[in-house]
Amino acid sequence: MTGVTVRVRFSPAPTGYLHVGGARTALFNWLYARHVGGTFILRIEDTDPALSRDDLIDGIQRTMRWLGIDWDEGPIRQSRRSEEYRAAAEQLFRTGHAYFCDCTREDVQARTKGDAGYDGRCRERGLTAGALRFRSPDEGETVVHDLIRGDVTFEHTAIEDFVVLRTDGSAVFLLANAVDDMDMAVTHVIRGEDLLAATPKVLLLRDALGDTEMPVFAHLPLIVNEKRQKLSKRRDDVAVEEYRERGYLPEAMRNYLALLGWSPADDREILPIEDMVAEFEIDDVKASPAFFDLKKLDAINAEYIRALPVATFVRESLPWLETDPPWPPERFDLATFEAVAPLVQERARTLAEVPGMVDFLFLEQPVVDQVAWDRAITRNPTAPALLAGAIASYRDVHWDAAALHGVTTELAERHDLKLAKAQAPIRVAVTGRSVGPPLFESLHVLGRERTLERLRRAKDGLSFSS
RNA sequence: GCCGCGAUCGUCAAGUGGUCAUGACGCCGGGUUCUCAUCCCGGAAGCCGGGGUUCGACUCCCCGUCGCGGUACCA
Repeated sequence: MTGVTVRVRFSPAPTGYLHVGGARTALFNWLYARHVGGTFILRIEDTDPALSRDDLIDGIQRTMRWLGIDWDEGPIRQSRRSEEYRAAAEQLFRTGHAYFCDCTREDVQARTKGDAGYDGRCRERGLTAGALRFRSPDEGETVVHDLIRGDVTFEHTAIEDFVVLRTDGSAVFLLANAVDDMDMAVTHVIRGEDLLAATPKVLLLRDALGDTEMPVFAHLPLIVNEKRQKLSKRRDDVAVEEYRERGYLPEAMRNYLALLGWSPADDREILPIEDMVAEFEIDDVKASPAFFDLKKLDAINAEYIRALPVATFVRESLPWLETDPPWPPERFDLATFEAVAPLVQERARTLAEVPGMVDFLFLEQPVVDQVAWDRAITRNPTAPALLAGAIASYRDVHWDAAALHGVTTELAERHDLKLAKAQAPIRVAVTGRSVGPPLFESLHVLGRERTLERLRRAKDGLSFSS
């Protein structure tokens, strides 16, 4: 840097959740600030009274913290700065850069016949009340210097006389944005590409307000859905909180988000946050939109889960095991879970999948996958013999995984079957499913009595139905 | 409509004026394995189209096409 401290900001509207696109924007601002040793400001754009609520603002902060994104200044609330905006608006009016207008939206639309934009009708009417409009230059152009896209030029003739102060005196986003970035001495504006078209208006406002230190911009590529549209609250899963609830780890979420539009110099994809900070350069960000691929998020999350120390995995899994579990809560036993945790950890893509992998341990009777049951037991001619053999062998075998493995292998050999085939009906009878953690460890943890009981039940059920 | 941005496997990324165009996810096949998962090996799959510039363009320029964003007294 050239001696000037970099100052960036993330300025979400408190809509009640943190949008994944917003989270990515926050992350890139944060990465850039940390990389250059700059300052990261959190600013809440709550000029809409309905959104100016402490709980909504707390929610955003909580989610940012969850992702590990901290800020150096703020949160600064725009709702507390209306005086500053009003002063700026008055200055614009006084210097002839803005004028009052009393046209309704319907008036304007009727006059312009569907063409976008305001026609300047009130420019010279000398009104002293109404909405305040910025007098956009009739000629010339404004160039946005963008670190990701290069210089982007906008002709002033294409910029209408936009409103800066509503009839009720409140500031619109463009004014608040210009004033705040000036007051907070923001040097780099890093935000979504959807705001690129609004940038010349902000620049025009700052210029009219006498600003000579324009920031540099970086308009990040949009994050899109499978139809390549900007992620929207209506049709897409956009709340970061929701991913948290679905069992994604913050580190995995953050890592995946970082990969949307950026990549480190080497071909690593999974990398610690320290390395991201060290390598992140804003002008390395791609300009084209990125699809939010849940499959890839799953893969990254699974990798992060597997990398956890077992104790951490257990601790992180607890909320899913204790809150609204698929078994009677009093039947849950931590020691039992800990015994199979390493086996589950290797198989879970999300923490939300954990309960389903261990439910057979805590349920009176396992949840039965009917398809698996039919295939491995009901329609399996050797199932009765295998179940009977298992019952006989397990009755007095030394109860640990190795011994169970041994006697079951012998059982398979007696039936001239591979162990894989022979264990199928046992697994389904005991766990209800055809897939799951390794069988013999599972039986060991379940215990002899409960194992035998389930095997008998399956065998008896068979004889009744046949 | 107008303004703007974008374009490398299905997806996310890398890439150079001359490369067998790289990695990852996903997919397919194989190996390891008590199922599954992990792990290992292998495979299919791409430079939007047309013009230029050049000895030579995926790469640079222009046009087109397509996609997307914006076009509010929302942010």
